[in-house]
Amino acid sequence: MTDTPPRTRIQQRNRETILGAALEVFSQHGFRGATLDQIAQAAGLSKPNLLYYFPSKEAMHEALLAGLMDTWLAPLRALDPGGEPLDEILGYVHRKLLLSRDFPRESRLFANEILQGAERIRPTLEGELKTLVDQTAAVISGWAREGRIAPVDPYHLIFSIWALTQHYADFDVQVRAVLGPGKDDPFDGADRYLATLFSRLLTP
Amino acid sequence: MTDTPPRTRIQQRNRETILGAALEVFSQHGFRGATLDQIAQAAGLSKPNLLYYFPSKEAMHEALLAGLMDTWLAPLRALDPGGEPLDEILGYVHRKLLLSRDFPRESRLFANEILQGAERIRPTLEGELKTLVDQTAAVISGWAREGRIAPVDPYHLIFSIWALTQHYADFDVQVRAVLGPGKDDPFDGADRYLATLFSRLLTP
DNA sequence: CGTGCCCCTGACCGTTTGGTCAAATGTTTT
DNA sequence: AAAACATTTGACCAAACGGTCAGGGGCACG
Repeated sequence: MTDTPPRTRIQQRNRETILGAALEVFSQHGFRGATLDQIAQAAGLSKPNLLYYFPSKEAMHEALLAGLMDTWLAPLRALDPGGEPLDEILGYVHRKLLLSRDFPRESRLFANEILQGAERIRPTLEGELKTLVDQTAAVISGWAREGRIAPVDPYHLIFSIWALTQHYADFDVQVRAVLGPGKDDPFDGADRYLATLFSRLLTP
Repeated sequence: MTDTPPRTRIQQRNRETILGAALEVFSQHGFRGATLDQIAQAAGLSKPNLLYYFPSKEAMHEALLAGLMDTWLAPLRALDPGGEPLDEILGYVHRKLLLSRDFPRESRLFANEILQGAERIRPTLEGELKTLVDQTAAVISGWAREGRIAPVDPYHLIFSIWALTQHYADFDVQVRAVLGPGKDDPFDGADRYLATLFSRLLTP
């Protein structure tokens, strides 16, 4: 909708550099807590130069959120209604956890946004996201009705998958503080634990 | 440690008013995003008056966090190593969920803090919290070894309880956006769902 | 080799920020 | 009622904020 086609190579490169730096800063401090100077320094560019590529601080934030929703919803879209129920759900959990591991900054950006009222993305939540969840919930309910998985509230099932997987990205600091240093990656342990958890929950 | 004994009634009243307003603002915008003017307006006091009771914006934030940790850890401390394992854990889940329902602002304040690096409370996480979790994990491991609950990684079990219960406070906007309006309270559904989830996970 | 366009920057602007201070107003004590 | 103390505030400040702008470099293409 608000697509800005990159005319030259250098434009594309700098836009990406700026968005990368903005992601770093926004995800750590939230929108209001982030400053253009921080982003400029992280990007290695001057502040006026940022504003040559983006009309405002808010435009950078919007660009990030817009690009994020697709990535974020992809694993849920990939859930196959024709597949084996338990495999599909466990696969979704696994993919979502990988997303948290590989894109923690995106996860925190999203968390910051929701936490602070989600005023910039509430329409998307109530529209696109709700629709997708409703569809998936119907599929899961169908599986339960057919006895292929144990009966569960499909909405809370989805919420629990989000909560559990995103926790390891958003609360990474706390997880590592509690586990202590040196141990192997929290995500490995989480992967096994979550597979067990949802298997026991859903096996009829 | 940094206790400031309230000398007069009016001091105590105003301190509480200010902390309440600060909680409201900090939990919505994060530390850097919150302004003294916002807090002053929410408290119905003038900005210099705030700084008569607290030396700085940061002091208000610290006072809130200090008061928060006790409340937050109380349900975990209340877990009885001598009790019936499943009841104890389900009880803990229930108490933690009630905390999320009744103190969502506190939950979001904490979430904001962790999300943004937890620099102000990392010592507490690595000290007091880690110690308490280590003890509880040992208790749970003991229960599992005795065959009184199914074998699980106790640390990830605790993380999952935190993630699931706090999700309903921190991501409240998203939960309600997806569920749509009118339905009954998300916390009621969550309470039943979480009881089922952890029963199926832990029953040997 | 110059002309035109895209890229970049130092200097600057108005506003908001956290915080200070002297003075005014309450309140308590004697 | 006056002295002593606690509370409150308008005016103010330096720094940081998001954003603007005129102009200077660099690069492509004739």
